[in-house]
Amino acid sequence: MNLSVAEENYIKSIYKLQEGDEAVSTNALAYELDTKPASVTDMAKKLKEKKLIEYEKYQGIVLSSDGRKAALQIVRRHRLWECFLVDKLLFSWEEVHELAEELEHVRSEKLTNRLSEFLGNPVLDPHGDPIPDANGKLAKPRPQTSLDQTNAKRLVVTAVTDQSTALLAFLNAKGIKLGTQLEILAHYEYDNSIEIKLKQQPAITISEQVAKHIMVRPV
Amino acid sequence: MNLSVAEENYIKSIYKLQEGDEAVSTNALAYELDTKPASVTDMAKKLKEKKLIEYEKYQGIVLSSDGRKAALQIVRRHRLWECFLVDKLLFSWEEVHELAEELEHVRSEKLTNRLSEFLGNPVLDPHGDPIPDANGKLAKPRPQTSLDQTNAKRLVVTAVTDQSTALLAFLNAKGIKLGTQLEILAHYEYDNSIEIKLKQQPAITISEQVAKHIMVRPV
DNA sequence: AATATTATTTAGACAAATCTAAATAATAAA
DNA sequence: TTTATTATTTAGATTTGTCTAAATAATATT
Ligand SMILES: [Mn+2]
Ligand SMILES: [Mn+2]
Ligand SMILES: [Mn+2]
Ligand SMILES: [Mn+2]
Repeated sequence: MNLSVAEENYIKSIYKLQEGDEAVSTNALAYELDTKPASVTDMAKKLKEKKLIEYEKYQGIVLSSDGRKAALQIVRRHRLWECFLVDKLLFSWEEVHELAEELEHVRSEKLTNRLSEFLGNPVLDPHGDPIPDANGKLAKPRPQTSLDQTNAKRLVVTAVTDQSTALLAFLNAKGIKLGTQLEILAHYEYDNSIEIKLKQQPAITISEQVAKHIMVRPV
Repeated sequence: MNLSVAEENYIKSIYKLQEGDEAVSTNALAYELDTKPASVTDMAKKLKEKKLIEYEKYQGIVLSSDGRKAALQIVRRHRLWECFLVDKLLFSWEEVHELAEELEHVRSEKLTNRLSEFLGNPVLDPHGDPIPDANGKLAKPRPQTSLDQTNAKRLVVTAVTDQSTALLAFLNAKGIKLGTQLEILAHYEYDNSIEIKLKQQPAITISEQVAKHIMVRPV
């Protein structure tokens, strides 16, 4: 089963949107892929034909077991390349997503596995996301909550769930990265903004929009 | 000027075939790209439209100055990735061409330059071919001749002008690689085969077909 | 329950890249 | 210099992935 770049991008996006087991809607997928709902419907028919998804008119899309397997391989490649770009080529974390978006489509198991080895078989990418192993198995994630949900006070940043340059650049500016320890000083109900303090730093306030994309674990 | 993968492959092949300044024929290009002459004619019209080639019906194709510039960037990426695969991921020289054929299409100057730096700004790829610098400038090649043309007797291998897995695997089997020193023992006129001897090795005979793809320099 | 709104699908078109078969031009042979 | 051969181009079709506009289905509102 040989997938085109377009098909791979669809499969990966379906995987990303398919939290839990709710089906992915045509509109949501179109938005994620920056395309039109009509195009999604067209592609859905093709992917169903190839048995990569389950799809019935008006019922949304879920990955088949083959589709999930394919998705995990693409995600593996994507995240390994991100590691390479950050660890070896010294890119910063907000620059690598777009490049990995292209590199992920070079399909060679040997290349992927050699790259993983070269990087020391990393299990997390630069954004804290887990990297599937060669068999597509994901290490079970350490428990983490988003910063706007937690009730602990002293926390460490474990991941960021939005790879956009805008958010990552914002976090850079505030000195927040993976492993950063912080303390919650206040939670303002009015707009759900949160006042936090990093070690040796003045307190700062961050919006709910930012907080919900920062994953943390009590320390 | 944003090129598609197909356009890049055409540009690179034209560059490769355009030895000296003879125009590249439709048939030769079709053969090189493993496609049909009719497809070449179609693409030639598009590339002319984009001012990447000079082309008149029945007159063959030559790169324009923009086309040459583009070609050198693609070649640069191709050869840098080959270096990466061999030097860092420990691939052998016959495995890397096809992978680089895909990696070369990731267009990012920053990535390319970082990769070059990471590799120590190499000037030769694993097959002995020169790597254009960031400005597209090629180091002027050290003088070399093909093994079937030279009249010197003690030689060192400097490059291989056919990247096919078949030839490179053959050379591996015979212990011939870049930098290998050899001595010509005899030249048989009948089929232009050549008897050579590597250090500490029994003499072997190689065909003209092989010899003409091995570039050498007197030592 | 009827109506309005939103989500999704269909119909029909388009651009890119390719192909086969047929036509034409260029070149080589007689 | 005709004639045959080879190279190249054109005509018309196909596949993939996309789009807009219109039709239909599902859901929400009155
Ligand atoms: Mn991608
Ligand atoms: Mn990532
Ligand atoms: Mn290529
Ligand atoms: Mn090479």
